Amino acid sequence: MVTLSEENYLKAIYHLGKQGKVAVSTNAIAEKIETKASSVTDMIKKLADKNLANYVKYQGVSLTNEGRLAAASVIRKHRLWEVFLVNNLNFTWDEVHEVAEQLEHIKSLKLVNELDAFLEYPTHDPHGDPIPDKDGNYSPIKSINILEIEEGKEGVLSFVKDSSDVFLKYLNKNDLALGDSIKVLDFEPFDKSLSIETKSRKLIISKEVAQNLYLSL
Amino acid sequence: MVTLSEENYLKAIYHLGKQGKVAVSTNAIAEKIETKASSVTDMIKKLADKNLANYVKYQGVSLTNEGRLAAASVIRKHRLWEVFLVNNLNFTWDEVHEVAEQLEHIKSLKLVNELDAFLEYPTHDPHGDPIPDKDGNYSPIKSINILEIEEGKEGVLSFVKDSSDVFLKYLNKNDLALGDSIKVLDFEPFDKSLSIETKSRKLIISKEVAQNLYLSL
DNA sequence: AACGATTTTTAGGCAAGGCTAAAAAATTAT
DNA sequence: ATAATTTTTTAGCCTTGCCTAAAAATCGTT
Repeated sequence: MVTLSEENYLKAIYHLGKQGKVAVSTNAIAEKIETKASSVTDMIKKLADKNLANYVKYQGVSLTNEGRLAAASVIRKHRLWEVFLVNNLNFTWDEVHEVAEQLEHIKSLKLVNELDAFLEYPTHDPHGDPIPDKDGNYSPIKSINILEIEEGKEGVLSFVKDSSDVFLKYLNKNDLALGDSIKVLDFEPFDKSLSIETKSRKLIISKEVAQNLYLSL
Repeated sequence: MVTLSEENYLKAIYHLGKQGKVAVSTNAIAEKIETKASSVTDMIKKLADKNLANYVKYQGVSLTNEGRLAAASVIRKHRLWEVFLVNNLNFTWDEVHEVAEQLEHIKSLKLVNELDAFLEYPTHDPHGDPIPDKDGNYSPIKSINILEIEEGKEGVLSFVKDSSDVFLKYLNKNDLALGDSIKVLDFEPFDKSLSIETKSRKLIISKEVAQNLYLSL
């Protein structure tokens, strides 16, 4: 049995270390989970004992295949629930995270599979993040950062890198949502800002914003 | 903050003691929760400290208004999720319990309210149990036991008292479901068995079964 | 009313998951 | 190459929720 707490650590290692393939430091995990380094060391040992993680003292942790699969399963659930909350329960994409953090730990294979079917097998969550399949695989996003797109070209907003509250609120305020068509008008080299056109209006976005927007062409 | 474990105790006290109004014994709770009496004593004290329960040593526990509301909220969530699982995710009514036991602890007011709306404000769960509203109130079931119904009369199966696995399986096997119309044909005083007619066939049910079937007229 | 049986509480312990403070290892700077 | 700094681990302690065993209270019977 993988406990709730263990699942959270697996998720953190998965996210920090390229799906857990690259070793991540104790401190990095502590910061992500908002706990102390000593607690992380404790838990890492337990995960290693359970064959979910590879751990060598002072050299960081990565995930075993078993651990990676367990992490992917939690992430799969998280993202499926996010889709449900946004599509069916009128949540906005900046409201879903906290609730999905709870729902992702519900244990029932039938529940996940039926939810997946009910939602018609979505491939991405409301933030544009891909949803792993039952085996932990997913088609990587083929979207590219808006700063790398030629002036005059158009694409569909399909992923936002930063999914913090402030950023999502910024997007809402400027009427930008996943799935929207965006045309790149003009790049300003001085401050690296970008002038773009959405279906509703023209807009200038800063470098900071642009770095977080990914379009698929 | 009410913990998961505390919520389970509140639920047990609520169910055992007429919505927690009547004091229930330590042993009764222990049996219901499948734990030891000493653990129950410990937890009861915590609930009393938090003003969720009224507790006098050696004299059992009842719920305060606050405790009763907290319990009703958990039960509300449990039953709403059961409706969702059966109506939207193809669960049968004997499969829902275990998953609903987990889902009932998810904390989010918006989630419950939106789920309620999504399900179109159901008043009863798939077993026929009533769903408390936000204030913990619900219209009591006005259904009566099938043994108290006159021969020749007809009613709709609206509640089953026993919701154990074996009993629900029995009902499935005999093609009996909530909402089905049932006509009482003949009462046999010798063994208190009852002959009934459903839309699909005639059937003889034992006293044990009859005691668990409630119809609304 | 008092004895025995049952129920409930107390006392002391254990595992999980956290914390602080101190020790040890690794890294960076001089 | 060694000193200073940072990172990681260890050691010891805390809380929650559970357990067993023993003590205390209550109940049922005669």
